[in-house]
Amino acid sequence: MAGNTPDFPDRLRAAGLRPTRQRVALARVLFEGGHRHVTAESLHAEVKATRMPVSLATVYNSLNQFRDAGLLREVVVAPGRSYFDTNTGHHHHFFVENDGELHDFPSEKVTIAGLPTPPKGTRLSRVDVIVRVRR
Amino acid sequence: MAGNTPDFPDRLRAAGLRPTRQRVALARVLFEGGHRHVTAESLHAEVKATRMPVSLATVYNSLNQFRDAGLLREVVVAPGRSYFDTNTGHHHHFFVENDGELHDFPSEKVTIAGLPTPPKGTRLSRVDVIVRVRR
DNA sequence: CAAGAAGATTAGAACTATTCTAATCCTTGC
DNA sequence: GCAAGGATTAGAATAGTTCTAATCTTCTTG
Repeated sequence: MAGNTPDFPDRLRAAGLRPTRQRVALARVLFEGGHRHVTAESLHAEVKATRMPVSLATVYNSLNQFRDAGLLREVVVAPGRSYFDTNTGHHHHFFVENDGELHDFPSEKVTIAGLPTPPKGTRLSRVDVIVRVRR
Repeated sequence: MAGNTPDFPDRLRAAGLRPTRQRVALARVLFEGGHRHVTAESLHAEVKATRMPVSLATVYNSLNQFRDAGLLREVVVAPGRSYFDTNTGHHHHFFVENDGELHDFPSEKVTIAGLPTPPKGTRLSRVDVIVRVRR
């Protein structure tokens, strides 16, 4: 975390995205601390708090672009509730149904055996495991 | 499947729901064949084709009530894409990302080991496994 | 470093999925 | 058969997300 100076413009360029003011500001909020789960609304509020003008449409555009570029992973937990996760490595999620909280847990110790092979003509894209809990 | 005559009014009563015309018609479409995956829209279209007048609002209400009563299970695969599954037993899903198709697969052979214990103050509700594939 | 082209951003409209509202209707218990 | 309360309805309302067309930035080239 310390040790690699994160040059956000360069990271965006490396992902094939122009480092515009808005995208750099969004990347800073998303990636400069530890891993995070955000929604479009929550990220919009955070970035606006840094006094960088950004529209909600741009937040949606950027989140989709970041996801397509592999910088983020999208997690859908409930109808109309989509989170973007800065942790793109292998891991799974706890979802607390009452309050909508999402937590990572590492996949290291988790093993899934006996999954069937994908239907003919398809290739595996990802396996999502969501452990739903209730208070 | 054959062998138990499905008395839909009784099944609804057993679930704590009044057997109204609409709910009986919906239950018939949902439960009289094999297991199914429906959306509110697709179910609405199907039931209207049986010449029973039903509003979309009632389809949503009924799906939510059936789910709350344990007659259906809801599977959220993508933002704004929610399926209701008549198979409420233990099983997992294939989701074909290109065309939005959802398929069951039995959980018998699938074993998941090493899941962490739920956070303090929560109890396990369910574990969802979605295998995402692409054409 | 100026200029033009390509791409990005914006406000607001539009869209999709779902829920709400208030009036009417149906099912149930007596 | 008749109230009484639950269910249904059309349509309005809401939430989340995408689209549109005009404006503004960034990048490339000279």
